[in-house]
Amino acid sequence: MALRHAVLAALLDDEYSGYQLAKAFDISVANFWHALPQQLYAELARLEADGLVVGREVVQETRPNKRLFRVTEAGRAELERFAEAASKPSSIRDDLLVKVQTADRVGTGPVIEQLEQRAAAAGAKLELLGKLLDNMRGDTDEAEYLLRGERVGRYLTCLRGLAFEREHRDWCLRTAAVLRERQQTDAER
Amino acid sequence: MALRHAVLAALLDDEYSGYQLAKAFDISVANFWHALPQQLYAELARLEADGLVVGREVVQETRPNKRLFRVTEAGRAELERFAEAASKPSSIRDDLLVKVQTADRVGTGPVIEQLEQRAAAAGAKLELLGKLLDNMRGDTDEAEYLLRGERVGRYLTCLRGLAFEREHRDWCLRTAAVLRERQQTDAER
DNA sequence: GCATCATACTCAAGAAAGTGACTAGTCACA
DNA sequence: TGTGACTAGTCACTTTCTTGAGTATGATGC
Repeated sequence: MALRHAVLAALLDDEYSGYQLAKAFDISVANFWHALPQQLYAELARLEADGLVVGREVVQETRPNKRLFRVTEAGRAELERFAEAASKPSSIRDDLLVKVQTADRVGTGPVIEQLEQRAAAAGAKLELLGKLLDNMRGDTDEAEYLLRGERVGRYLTCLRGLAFEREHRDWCLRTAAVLRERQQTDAER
Repeated sequence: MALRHAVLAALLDDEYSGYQLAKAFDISVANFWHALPQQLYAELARLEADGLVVGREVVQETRPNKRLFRVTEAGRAELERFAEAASKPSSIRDDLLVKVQTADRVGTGPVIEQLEQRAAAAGAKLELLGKLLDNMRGDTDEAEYLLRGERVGRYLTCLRGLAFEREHRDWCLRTAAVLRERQQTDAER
């Protein structure tokens, strides 16, 4: 039930509409919890029914009206409870790893391609996260920001994302190289 | 639907019973796709119904009989198709990250504790994976194994797991340290 | 002037994953 | 003699995630 808490966490920073939340999720929260807009709308409705967030209608002239949500005291207390409860162990859970597992025996070619696409995607995300971090930090240096900056939680999770993407990119490239080399070696025999 | 293919991938190496598969999953495949025994039994039943694996009954004297499964030609073809299909982008998906996101505002204490527990768990897994890799490699060096070793797929996914756990451990320790320092600083004011 | 994009949502259905409880025999140990 | 751990699995249920479609309006581009 962490989507629920991820939404609460995101709303702790700011009031958001479902639509805005979907965008915000895409850039920062998506690092560690991805969700489609439909899920977010559904979750917001449930959170409101449970009294953990409240929505207020904002009438707009030139665009459709929207509902902005903010966390209630009960919502904050729920986050508190959540923080105290045990976390489940994390693991990678990646299609591509399943494919690599058998890549030396079935369908090596397409896997190499996918590894290289992934590496490129990870590289792009890496850059994006780098900029996001620069932005949050402003012109204070990192040590100072970590010690006294605001919203350090978000900064720390982005650091995790950054490390993950870097690691992911490097592994994809290395793995692609290994599989390519092996194809070469096989062909020579 | 990658659990399905993770199971097929695991059965490609060896015949397994559901029970054995659950154990095997726990040590190697779990790096990138975790599942409970019940899920594996259910998946095996579905795979058999679809003709992608076949089971054979093995009568045992001193323990309950078991059914060993192996991949059929259709199963192999299914893996082939799977390898060619696009993979969905991977992300971290971790409870603890959600907690860290708000850790500077709600319940810092328990989050620090959990980070340190996680770091320890990651350290343990790191060691385990290190041993597994040593074991697979035997006494050939890594470059040589990667070029010519058997089951290099499994080796490569374990390398990914290793990097993930190391990164995870380091980040947990650093994050715990940062949050602790901030508590200190806050207390001084 | 028409197409497409952006805002702002909703509904329904289905697939995948996760949880809890339960059966049943064997073996070791104290 | 019973307590717990290990082998080997089954059944039922719930939650979560994904997919696909649909509604409505205004703004932007060619």
